[in-house]
Amino acid sequence: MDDSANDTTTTDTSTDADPGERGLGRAYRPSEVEGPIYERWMAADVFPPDGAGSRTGPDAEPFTIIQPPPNITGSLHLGHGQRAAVEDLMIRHARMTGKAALFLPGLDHASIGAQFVLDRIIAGEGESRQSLGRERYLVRMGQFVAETRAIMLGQQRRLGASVDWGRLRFTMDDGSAKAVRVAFKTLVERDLAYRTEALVNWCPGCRTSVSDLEVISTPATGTLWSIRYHLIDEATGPPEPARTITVATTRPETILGDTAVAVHPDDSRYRDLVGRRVRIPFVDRDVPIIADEVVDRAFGTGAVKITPAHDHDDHATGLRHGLPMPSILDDSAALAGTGTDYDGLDRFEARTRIVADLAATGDLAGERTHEMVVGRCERSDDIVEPRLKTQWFIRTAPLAAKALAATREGRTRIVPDHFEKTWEHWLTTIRDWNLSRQLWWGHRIPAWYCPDGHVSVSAEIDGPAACDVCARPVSELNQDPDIFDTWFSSGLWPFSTLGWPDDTPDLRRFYPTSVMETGYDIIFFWVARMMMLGIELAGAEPFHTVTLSGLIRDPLGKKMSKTKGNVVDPLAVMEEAGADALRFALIHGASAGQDQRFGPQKLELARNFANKLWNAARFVLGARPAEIAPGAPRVDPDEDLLGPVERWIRSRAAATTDDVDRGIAEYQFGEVTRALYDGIWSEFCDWGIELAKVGLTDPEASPERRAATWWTLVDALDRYLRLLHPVMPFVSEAIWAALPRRASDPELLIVAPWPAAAERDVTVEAGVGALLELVRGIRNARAEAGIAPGLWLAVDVALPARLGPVFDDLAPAVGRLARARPLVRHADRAAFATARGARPGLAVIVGEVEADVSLPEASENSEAAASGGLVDRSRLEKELAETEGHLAAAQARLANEAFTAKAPPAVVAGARASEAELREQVARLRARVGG
RNA sequence: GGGCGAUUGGCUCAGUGGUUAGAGCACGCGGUUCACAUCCGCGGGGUCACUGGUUCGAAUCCAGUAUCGCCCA
Repeated sequence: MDDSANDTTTTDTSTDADPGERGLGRAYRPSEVEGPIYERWMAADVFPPDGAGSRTGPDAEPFTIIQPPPNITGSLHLGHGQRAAVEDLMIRHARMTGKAALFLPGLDHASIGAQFVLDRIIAGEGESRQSLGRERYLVRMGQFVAETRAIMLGQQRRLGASVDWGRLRFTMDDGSAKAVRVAFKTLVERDLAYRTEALVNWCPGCRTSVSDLEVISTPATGTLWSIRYHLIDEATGPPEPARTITVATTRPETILGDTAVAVHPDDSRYRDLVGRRVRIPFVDRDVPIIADEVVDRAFGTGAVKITPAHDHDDHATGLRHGLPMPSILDDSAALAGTGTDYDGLDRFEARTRIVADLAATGDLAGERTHEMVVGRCERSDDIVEPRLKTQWFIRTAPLAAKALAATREGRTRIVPDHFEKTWEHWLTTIRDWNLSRQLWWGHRIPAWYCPDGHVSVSAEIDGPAACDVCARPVSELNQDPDIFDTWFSSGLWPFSTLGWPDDTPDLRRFYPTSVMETGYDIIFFWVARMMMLGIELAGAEPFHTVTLSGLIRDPLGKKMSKTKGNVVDPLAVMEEAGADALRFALIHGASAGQDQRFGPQKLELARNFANKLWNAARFVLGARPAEIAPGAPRVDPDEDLLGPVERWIRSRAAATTDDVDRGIAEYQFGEVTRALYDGIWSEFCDWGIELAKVGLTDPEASPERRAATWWTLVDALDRYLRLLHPVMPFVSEAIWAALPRRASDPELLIVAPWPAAAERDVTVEAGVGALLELVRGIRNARAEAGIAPGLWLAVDVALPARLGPVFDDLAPAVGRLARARPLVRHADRAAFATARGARPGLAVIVGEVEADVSLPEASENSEAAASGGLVDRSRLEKELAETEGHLAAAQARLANEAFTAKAPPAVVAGARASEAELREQVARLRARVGG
């Protein structure tokens, strides 16, 4: 919009042709337009619902979207872009409909993810987490986060997200920290959080426990070793060399932690051995043979070793039988505490050594390859080891029940609804949530332990003054070294961002929020936890609707990843095609819960669309009749002067409004973009503007008529821009700035009212529609006959009397669009036949309208003149055959008595009308083919 | 093993009971008309994965099969 660009590559003079009309350049150049517009929005303070530029009062109905906070680990990808685009669409729409629209941005500290990234960075500097120590590491993290924060917020601005920057929150802010402490203390008080020793998933690479969700079951080809354990001679103590029991395992190193061998109670092979003892190799521990129904008799030998401290199933068995649970692995998953020479060896090295040693003693009974599933860390891909740890957990059962009730009872809706099944399944099989992480970057668990084992949980920023139980001073207490799972602070996000636990005006006004828009891949990680915690702690479901979007894939359908090198940088895309084009493309391809492929072609579609609209606007603004002064205030076109063209334009814009409204109401945002694309391009540009051109340039038309036509175009363009604004905010704002405004209109489109639904004019749509079909028919006949497009040819037309007035109004436009001159309407079919019979011509039959296009003189177009008649005949014969086919089908349908009896009357009537029309058309085609 | 989704023109996708299934890209033909070649006009191209069922009527609803993908175990 600023004319600072001195483009040397074109000889474009339109920019300064008319200073009264803000110059719109020949091609839309988003990079010049978008930045300044964002600045204008910021300066006008229109993003916050209570900003200076907001048009809503304190009583306006709120519409709130808490932005899913992206992980502060680098930069935003297309998935973030899509989400932001969709969220911003909803927010902008809500803002225009007069709601108090709050779009609250945020960032997530992503403790394990951020540590993983930072660890790699500092590894490149020759450092490690351990070498830096907790304090210096956290300082380093602060630097890293400051850098990425700036990048990520810049990307959001570039995309045009109309977020309330003043309410920006970070999960490590003081407010979030307070919410975390209070939430935790409340949960402990309600017995919904507890501390216990339990088997957790340990990632040796990340050196922390992780939740069940962060363990990825991965198929693997391993080895199943069979190992002989020797029975103990009950009388003498030493092993009986002759009697052994063979167990099978894929992890021989866990032998060192075995405390039993289990068989099925009904397994006759081992019945006599139950209750006897075997000696565990290397550790020389005597353990019982126990009977337990969980043993799968078909697996291996039917006898299994039990390692309660390092296997989930074995742990359960151990609890049932009161077995000891010795731990044999340290934080790095090296062997430890076994009292054997294997201590200090990595688990896999120990495995190799133990297998070799067993082979040496002759106790290795066999080995074979084995297809199995191993749990790997989502973050580091290390094989996760179950380990016993004393940690904090959340009791999920009561919380999950409430979350389930919310969806079952309709207080929260999931779009698309088929995800409700997944939701139900997960929430009904959920296990307690392991909250503790042995990491540094995150919220430290506010629990203090006294030497006597008392636990004090405090919500105060400085912790407790003394032990809750024995009043020992805090100096003698130790704070839990662990931090909370990142998702704990994320789970509080919809209300912690609004000030909870304090009773703030924002919390009262904007909670519960409206829509949560996020990726289906974090429905459990995040959505479920927000629901559970929101209901429990904030007293209400955090949102009424959850919309789930799919993944953005590359053009081949592959997941985008840095290692594959197929990631697309949103900033680069926006530089090339503009933020609007990126937004449009991402929303266009969005179908609820469905993945989409993204590639240059889709972007091109969107970029071309923006350019098309830009040029349509240039035309409209440039076509202002001279009688209307530049900068004249907007007036309503004079109703009495509106012809079918104007009414048609208006009616079709109303139709687009309906489609866009419906799409937004149903969260079908792809449909919204399609409705806009078709409405603006295929209807307004292709037909509306083309039809209007004639009236605007007709020297004989009255100035009043010209004005009415022009104001109609301005009205329609205004409406389309408003409808488009949530999807393409920049180009729509840029063009709108150049449109004549009403006194009641605001300065900026972003806060302009959303267009009201408008009446359709079905009569005009039908009449004009028939004539547009005629234009298409004439163009088709000419093209098929090879007639040069530039030639003006005489056309005779016959049509029903009903269409006469419309035709007379539109004749100049039809003539122009079909290159028909003279274009003559005949009063009746006989006169038409006489006229066309006088010369060779091309027949055009579309519905009830019939036309005849004269063939050019040989001198003008010799080829067409010579062959036109022949081509025309074969075209007509083909059309006839097709129409006859359709007629036969229609007649067969009506001949079916079941149809006429059972189908709704309107459908039957429609079928009759259609049959009659087809019959007439066939008759006309036959007449022309025959003639 | 359980669950969910997808299967529509060469490609990517719309289309959740009503005439003759649409779009963009790609393809073919033609275009220097004063908004736009990031464009305009015209055209070719699909038995809607398969089988059965419900219905007056099925791409659409139901059941099953196949293939692909995802989630959970």
